[in-house]
Amino acid sequence: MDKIFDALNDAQKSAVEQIDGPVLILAGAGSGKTKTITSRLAYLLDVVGVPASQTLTLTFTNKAAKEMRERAMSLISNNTYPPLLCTFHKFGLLFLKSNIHLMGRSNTFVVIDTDDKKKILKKINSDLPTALVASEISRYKNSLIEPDEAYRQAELTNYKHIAKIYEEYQAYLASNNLVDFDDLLCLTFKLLNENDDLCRNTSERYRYIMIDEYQDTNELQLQLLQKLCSTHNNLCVVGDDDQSIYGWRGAHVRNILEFDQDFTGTTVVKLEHNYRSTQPILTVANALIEHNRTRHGKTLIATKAGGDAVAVFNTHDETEEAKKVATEIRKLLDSGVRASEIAVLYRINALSRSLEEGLNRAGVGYRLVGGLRFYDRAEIKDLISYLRVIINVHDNFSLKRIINKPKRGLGKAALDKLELNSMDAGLSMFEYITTSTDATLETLVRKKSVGELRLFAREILDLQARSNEALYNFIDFFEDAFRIKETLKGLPDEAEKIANVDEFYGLFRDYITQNPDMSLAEFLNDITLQSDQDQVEGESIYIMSIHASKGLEFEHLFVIGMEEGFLPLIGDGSDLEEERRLGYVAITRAKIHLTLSSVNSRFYKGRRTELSKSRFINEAGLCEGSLRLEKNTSYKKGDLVRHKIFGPGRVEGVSKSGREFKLLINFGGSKRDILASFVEKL
DNA sequence: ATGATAACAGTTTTT
DNA sequence: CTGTTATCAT
Repeated sequence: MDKIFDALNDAQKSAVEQIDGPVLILAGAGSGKTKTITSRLAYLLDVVGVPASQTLTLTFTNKAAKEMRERAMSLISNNTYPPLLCTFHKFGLLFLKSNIHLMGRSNTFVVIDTDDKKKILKKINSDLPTALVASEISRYKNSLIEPDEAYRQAELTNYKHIAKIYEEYQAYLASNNLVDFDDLLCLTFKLLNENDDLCRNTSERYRYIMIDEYQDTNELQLQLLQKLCSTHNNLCVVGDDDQSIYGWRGAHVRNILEFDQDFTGTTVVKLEHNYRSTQPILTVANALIEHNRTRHGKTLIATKAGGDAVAVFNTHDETEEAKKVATEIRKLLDSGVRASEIAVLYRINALSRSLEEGLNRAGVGYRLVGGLRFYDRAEIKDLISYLRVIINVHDNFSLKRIINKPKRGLGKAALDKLELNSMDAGLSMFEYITTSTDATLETLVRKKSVGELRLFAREILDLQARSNEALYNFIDFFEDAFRIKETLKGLPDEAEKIANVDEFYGLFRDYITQNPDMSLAEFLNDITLQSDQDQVEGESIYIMSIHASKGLEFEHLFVIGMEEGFLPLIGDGSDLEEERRLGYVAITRAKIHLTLSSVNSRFYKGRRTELSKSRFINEAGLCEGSLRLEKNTSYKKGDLVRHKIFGPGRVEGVSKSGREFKLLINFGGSKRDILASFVEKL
């Protein structure tokens, strides 16, 4: 009990103790959200005595689930059975494994990722852009709209067409027993919605439910939660409306804004004490977010004392900006700051290029977070497809990906013929290949390829037999059979690709060692739901998009691209309030020192564009006038000053350098950065 | 079947 | 300026 309560403030304690009925915890940035939610779980189990099996805690990412599990387990007495704490999607996966038979499907389904989905869609439809079709289908599923209803609703012919593609796509998934990411949740909802007994039993089974990052939930997730809570309404959600930055991919801020309307009798707890940042940083963050209209309203209060003022840089262009940021980072590193405590954030990934060049020139090592994820790399997806075919030779989709890797002389035409003929025969492509005579196959593919196909089929069946035995040596037999690493030789980035394959083999061996009873199929479904977790500590600074920085914190933080058109980013479908929340998320990542940077012009999409400073700089109370007010030095743009050596000049910019103000002064054509104390005002 | 060139579009991203 | 995809010779 003491272990749980000792470290909590009053607001956190009341959030932990409020266990009955709907609870909304509005957790400001850096307010100890994870501590609160894990303490609440520990309180439920150890103090209240709720059996662990009756709790359910859901997150959005595996990383959050992992962190929470670790922290909760350290609080919970160790003889307790571990509570179910996982991502929404993993919960869906587990639920479907035991219940999908109720809708006449087998639980040997395979989870496909976004890439697989796009490939299937491309095959069905060739004229409409696949990305559009994919996102529309996702939208339908997340709004619980079935293909026939989508067709009825559609007014434009293109949308009628999309509805038709949606229908065909669903048929394809069903006939190949595939499940996409959205299905994990919407099929779960459907089962609960259509089976009253199942719904009641499931709700009674999970009597205490907690949801992390509630501001990121969508309509489907809300409906799912309503089903799960239907018998008890013991739902505790934690989130921050001011950090809702995923509206563009379907998250509904309204879920957190109107939580009390969806779940009556809600208790609201606000966590406003911030343990992360100094007051000057929080003052800037509070001032900025105050400009949003649709929000609950919160004011972050620092628990740390003191703190430097927020610095604002302005440079001529992106090259100068990168140089200046790199110089500042160099200084920090030389003064002994740990590289992992420094980060640079930007609104769009395209801004990383100039920054990377600047960092390289200054010899500052960096780590780009985000980018292409491990499991999305082509060579890894090939391996996964091989394994999928081994578990299920009828998986035409995976088979087509790997049948010509390494090259077996099959092109698009040959594959199309093979697929068509196998469909006519009512067989999967693999069955068709193994049951047809050489003579038949020779009419479809090159003579030389027939032998290669026979060998391929033999190896697959051989490995399938081995996959049913102990899996520890499986990967060695696999590499022996297909020599994946050899086929990568000579390709661009050969060494990196081979290293990735080895990494995957290592991951496989680890998984088998840790879960000796797991099957190959279980391994594959698990990794499809896994994001990159290889972005760990190191001796380099971090650079990433603002989105990628959510939930992270750094002592020294730089935000570049603070210009109108970049932050806020303006385009169709852009939402100024969400842009402002992005600015807020960025600012609240800083623990000690925050620097905002803007440029006068930027090279982007092959053009140089003149830019003005982001309105957010003013809204945050960081215009030059306010800088002047905070300290007692009254310099602003346009002021005339005199320097002992350079003579008279005009101030063109004011920025912060440590404790002092730095002035950009134009001395009759030559511009210099001078500390304010070295000039006198005229 | 495969490699080379032209045309094109171009926020943010997890599962 | 990039990276990706469609089309065209070989």
